[in-house]
This record gives sequence, C-alpha cells and structure tokens, in this order.
Amino acid sequence: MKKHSVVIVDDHLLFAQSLQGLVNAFDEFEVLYHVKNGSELIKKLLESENVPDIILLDINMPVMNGFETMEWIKENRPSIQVLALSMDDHEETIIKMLRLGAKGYLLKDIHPEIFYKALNEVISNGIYYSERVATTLLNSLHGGDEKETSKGKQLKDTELTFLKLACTEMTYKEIAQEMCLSPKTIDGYRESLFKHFKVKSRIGLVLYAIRNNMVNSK
Amino acid sequence: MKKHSVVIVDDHLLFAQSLQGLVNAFDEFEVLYHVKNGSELIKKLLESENVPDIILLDINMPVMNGFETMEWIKENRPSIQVLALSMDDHEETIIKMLRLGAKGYLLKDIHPEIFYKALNEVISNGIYYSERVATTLLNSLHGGDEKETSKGKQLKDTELTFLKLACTEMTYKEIAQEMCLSPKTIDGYRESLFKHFKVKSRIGLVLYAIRNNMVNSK
DNA sequence: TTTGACAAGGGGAAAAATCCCCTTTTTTTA
DNA sequence: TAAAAAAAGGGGATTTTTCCCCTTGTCAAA
Repeated sequence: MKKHSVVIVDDHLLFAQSLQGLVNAFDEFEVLYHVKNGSELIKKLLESENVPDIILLDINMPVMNGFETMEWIKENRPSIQVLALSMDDHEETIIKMLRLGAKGYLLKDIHPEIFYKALNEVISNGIYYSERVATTLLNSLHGGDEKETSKGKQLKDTELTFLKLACTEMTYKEIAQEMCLSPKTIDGYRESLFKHFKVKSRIGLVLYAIRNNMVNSK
Repeated sequence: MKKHSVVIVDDHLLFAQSLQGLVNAFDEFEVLYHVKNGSELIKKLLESENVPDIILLDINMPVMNGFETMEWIKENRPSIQVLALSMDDHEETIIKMLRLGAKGYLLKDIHPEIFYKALNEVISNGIYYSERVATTLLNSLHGGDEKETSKGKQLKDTELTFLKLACTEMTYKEIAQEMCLSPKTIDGYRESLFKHFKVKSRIGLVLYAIRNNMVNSK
C-alpha cells in the first residue's frame, strides 16, 4: 500500500523534526520534507512534481504566515488537504483558517492519538475538528446573535492598517498622517472597531488584536 | 553505559511526545516521562525516587509556568540540570530564566543537532547557550549603559500588579481603587515604568509587557 | 430613480493620560 | 547615625482619547 505523503510547515525546527519522527512512525503516513515557512513551501511545491496528500500548516511563522500560505495553496494546489496546526485557540483565528479552506484545525496540545485520528479523518472524510475547536465553533454559532457582523466579518484593508498602527505608540494624529487621512476619519475607524470588537479603549483594541493574531505582537 | 535521564515539561502534548521520540533516538539519553506543567512535574518528582539528570522546561504553561517551576527545582532538587526550552527570545525572559538557575536556554526553532549538542554540553560542562541567545545576552551587556537598572532589575510586587492591571481596559483611577492606592501613586508607577522600559505611552507599556511575557496576553 | 447604506470628515465637550515639579514619610545604606 | 534613596502622594497644565451628533458625496439595490 502506498503511504500518504505529508509535508510539515513550521518555523520551529525542533518541533518540525520531532513531529516528522512521530508521523513517520505511523504506518500509513510518511513525511516528504519539512520547511520553515510559506515561501519555502511554495518553492518546494513549484520545483517538485511530487504533490503531497496532506500539508500540516503552522500559522505563526515569520516571512509568510499560515493565512497567506493557505491562500496560495487554495489558489494553486487545491487538491492538497491542509490541516492547520497551531497553539492559537481563538475563535477568530480558527474561523479565518477554516474559511480560507483548511480541512481541519488542530491544537498543538492535543494527544498524539488524536493527531493520528485526525490524519486519517482528513484522508477519508476530508475534514477534522478537534474537540476543543468544535466547541469553540459551536459557541461561536450559538453564543450570540450578531456573529455575522462581529466575528465573521473580516476587516477592510484600511481598517486593518489602522489596527496595526493602533498597536504602536503612535497617537491617532500621527496614524492619520501616516495613512493620509483626516484624524476624524481615523476616529471613525476607531469607533467602528470598538463596537465591532466590543472593547472600551485603545488598550482593549490592542489586546483583542494580539489575542486574535491580527497583528504580530512579538 | 547508563543513559542520562531526561524529563520533558511542556503543555503541548504533541510537541512533548514528538520530542520524546527525538531524545530517545539519541544513544546517550532517554526520556523518563513528560508532564504538562510544573505542578505535574513536582508531583512526579515527589512520588518517585528516580531523579532525572536533565529537565527540559518550557516557560509558557498554564497552571504553573517555567519561572515558578524553576524556583521550585532550585530550592528542592538543585542537582538537576535544567534546560529552558521556549519560543520566547526576549532578553528579559532569557535573563530571568538564567538568573533563576537554568543551565541553558534553547529556542524551539533550533536545529535538532544543536539540540543534541546542548544536551551533551549540559551534562559535561553544566551549561549551554544557543548562538542567538548568546548574541542577545551580549547585546544586553554591551548594548547600553544602564542595564543594571533597566533590564536586570526585576519589578517589585506592587509594580508588577500595576503592570498587570495596566494591561486591561481599566482606567488608572480604577486601578488605583483596585490597589487601594492614590491615583497619584499610580501615576508615579506609570512614570517609573515608562522610563524603565523606555516607552512613551500606556500602549507601549502593554506591548512591552506582552512581548516580555510579564503578563500573559492570551 | 429614489432610498439607503457607507466612507470620509467636522464640531465640540468630557474624560483620561501624560508630564513636571513638589512634599512627606520610610527605608537603606554608607 | 546621618545622609541618601525610595515610596506615597499632591498641584496643575497640556495632550490625547473618547463620545455623540451632524454633513456630504458615492455607489448599489429596489
């Protein structure tokens, strides 16, 4: 029987290498290679005709993160099943990743047996949610009444730019200059995001953005 | 030849399990067990007379983090060599961990061969710094002129409490009430920390605290 | 074609944050 | 033990932030 081929994308070499050992220990799977980020993955995919069955994709990576990478894969290699593999258990992140086309979302603190189960599920059903992820998603659906407008909606470019600048020591006046907009327009973005994220202050905005990986805090 | 015994403390089960496989693949080392956090480690250490040679200690863990765990080990099992193993490459964190008695500090993105080297170094010399960590420490020593007062000094309890509350949507007035202090005293803490961390605004304070793991952002 | 949503921007006021200089009381430390 | 440093607090002014209500133009759906 031919083994299912797996590629690991994770900037933590030690983890990637260790995980490769774990996956290779499963009879049905084998790791083709592992790379440090999205750019390297694309380079490898482009120069090789050996298309993997599954990609295990980390989200927080320097150079090219999991979201950008996922977009590229969906555009260019839609046949590959992608399993997101992250430490980030925030709703916003999970939904974003699944919406981009990931076939599952695994948290790095899962038990290895669950991991094995997930690989098999993705091969057969094409989809897998770990328990905590499923719970999170369920909460997201049942928890409120304005999910479409709050969690679901993604920010416009200009709002995202503002958000990133708001997560710095710049004042709103400086942000306005930087974005070539009136301070009053910036004020509008601020109020809009306050409502959207249900926060009361710029500090809240920063915390929300960091918690949900909308800006990279480190 | 008796193998050197290793214990892994990391809340990411998948990583811990994978790493265990990697370590066991080295002839000179074997993993006794792995646990999810400091509390579990202490429980295991207390109930077993088999003391490990090396502990691989993650820093960001729920329940009982790496710092607290390190303190306990130094007090109660000082013969064990502890290698900190974290994704966090910030000066403040590294220095804090080494000051608490860790015999080395490894970043999770290191190459497995470096990891192997580190294990051996710690057994023979009792100390290991990975390249980037050494660079960071050197920068810390040569980089400025007031390192004793800025990076080195650790915050007092009351300042830390303030910092944690400052990373919240509370206003300073509310923080003052919460801490049973005058708003003016709080203002003093604020100014002191601004100078200490070289930041210009509360946003800067929050970012600094998060980046340096002084508060848990998630 | 009209209505309506929405982005951009404005006025103005209240609240919070920032800054600088000062006093008093402890606590260290030389 | 005297001097120095640190902790707690104050006065007061200037910026920033936050909030609410309003105008104009654009673009799309009804």
